[in-house]
Amino acid sequence: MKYWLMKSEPATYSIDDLERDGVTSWEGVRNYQARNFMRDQMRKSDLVLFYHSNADPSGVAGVCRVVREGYPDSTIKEAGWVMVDVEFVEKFKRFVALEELKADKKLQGMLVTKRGTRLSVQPVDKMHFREVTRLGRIQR
DNA sequence: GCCAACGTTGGC
DNA sequence: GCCAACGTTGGC
Repeated sequence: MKYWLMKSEPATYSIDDLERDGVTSWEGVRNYQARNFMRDQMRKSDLVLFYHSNADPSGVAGVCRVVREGYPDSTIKEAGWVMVDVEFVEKFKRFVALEELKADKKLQGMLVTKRGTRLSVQPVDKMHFREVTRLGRIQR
């Protein structure tokens, strides 16, 4: 069982949209490294941190789960791109901002906290995943 | 909206 | 295969 982080701009598709839809296809990935993760390593029932990028503020908004493994992205004519399906799991009680991720010593080395990491699909250590969900579940 | 960081393209 | 130019991502 692996853990992931996937980025979406909330203006385009947010955790609230996923909560409403229940399941969605994660289309539009056009980066080879991200595509390879989805195609080769992402498996059914893997858990994913839903990250809001280009947001105010950016950060992790909740969790979703892979329910369908990589298959051809039908939203583009060009062959070779894949998408996965994910289902809504939870919206955090407390949004975990990027600033908070960076400040947490337990999350040192987490890819999303590194400057210049643009990967929109990235692996997450189990311990990092646990720490982020712990933060997200703290009651306000 | 700015711009740094990064990925991709294409001329040579 | 190098690398400059260009396009995109994403924090701020």
